[in-house]
Amino acid sequence: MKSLTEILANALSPTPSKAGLEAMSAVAVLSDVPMDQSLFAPGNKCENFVLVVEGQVRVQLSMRSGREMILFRLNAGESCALTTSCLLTDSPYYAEGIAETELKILTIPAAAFRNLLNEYPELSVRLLDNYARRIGELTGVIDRLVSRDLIQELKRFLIEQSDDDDVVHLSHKKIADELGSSREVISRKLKALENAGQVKLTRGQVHILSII
Amino acid sequence: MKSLTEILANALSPTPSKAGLEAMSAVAVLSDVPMDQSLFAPGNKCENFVLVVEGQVRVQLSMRSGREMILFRLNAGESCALTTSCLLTDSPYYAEGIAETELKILTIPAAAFRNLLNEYPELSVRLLDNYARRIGELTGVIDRLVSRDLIQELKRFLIEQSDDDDVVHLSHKKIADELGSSREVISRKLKALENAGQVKLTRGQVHILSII
DNA sequence: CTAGAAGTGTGACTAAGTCACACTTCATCT
DNA sequence: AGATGAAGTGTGACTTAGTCACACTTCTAG
Repeated sequence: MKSLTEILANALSPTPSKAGLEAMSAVAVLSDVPMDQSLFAPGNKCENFVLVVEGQVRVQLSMRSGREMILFRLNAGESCALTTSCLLTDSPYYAEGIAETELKILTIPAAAFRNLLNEYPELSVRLLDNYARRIGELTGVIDRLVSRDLIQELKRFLIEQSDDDDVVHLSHKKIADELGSSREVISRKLKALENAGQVKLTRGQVHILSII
Repeated sequence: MKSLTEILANALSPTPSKAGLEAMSAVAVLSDVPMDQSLFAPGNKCENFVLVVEGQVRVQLSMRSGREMILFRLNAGESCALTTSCLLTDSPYYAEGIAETELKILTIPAAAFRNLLNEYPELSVRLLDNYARRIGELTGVIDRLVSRDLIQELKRFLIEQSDDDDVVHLSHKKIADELGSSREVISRKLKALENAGQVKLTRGQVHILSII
């Protein structure tokens, strides 16, 4: 089992100073999160800085209609830009974070985190890099939303998600969520593709037949 | 006329170290930009870090259809999160930045900026804070796009933009751009509001009559 | 082997965006 | 004053996406 400091050094490379690392690990807590658990939900106050050590987190906006818009995913070594954003601006979460796998996460209480940033500003360089990426992803989401060509997005998504046998193992609802659309719409588009002979549909699967 | 160092100290407060400030102003260039000029456009490589010293910048996504989606605005003392994002991830711009007023901006060449961040990590704390805000704004844009109730947004926008005489001095096209919609749609919504006796339309103006 | 859950199909409707084109108002130049 | 071009506005016809309601099918656990 690695020490906290080692885990941090690994996650935060290119590395901050030794002093910074140690100060950080002094206040950090490592914990396990079961799959499907919600890490934060809209309206919650942000109490902790969160760093994903192992596993994957899905960050999404949820509408009353049950529709969801996936903003981005966090992988090992990444911290949640939304969390940091909420922490720094002291505003509540407006999105939801869900464990897509079992997780190991590292948390640092909000106040301690703010102190850390002040005392060891080098820590923020790494966060900045992370932010830069998220901003790119978010504008990508906006771009796709504004000039929406759902059928093209769907095709691309199917190809990208298909396994070696050209099968996508996702329900229509799951696909709709990934694309920020609704189940019925996706069902219809898929049906149209099937009628055009481009896919074959079975429960929970989309089999890609032709190049699409 | 203030010195570069003073301008920077002001824009970046809570302040970085003196050494950091001086290193920064050593490579920074102050310049004027006329109104309506484009600061950066989609596809451009990001050559400079940009800080707005005076004036306002509109950052937007532009579609082929002529429709535009305003992402956020930069005011004095703010740096462009997109710029920093592009700088740090070394990717081209995907949005456009336009001077809404005459500007004074401060630019730092990309390479110099990267060095600065490494040598004076405290500089990044301030950027981080800025990022935090943008991320919030961007998710707000996404939220509005996904669960769109244009008529409500329009009403809110009109009220917010109206002057002391309850008049909004914007063309339908401008309003559409602000709301990320299209001119025809806004024209129709406004017409409907006029028919309902809630506004009075004249060329380039919307006069708000009732509470809406 | 059966009840409930999860997944799918479909019609009818609404909201928003697009395309095409006509008309109006305004500024300005001679 | 009249001409002209640009900016602003109105509107019909159409397409796409999302919503609502409800029926039907397949799976799974007890």
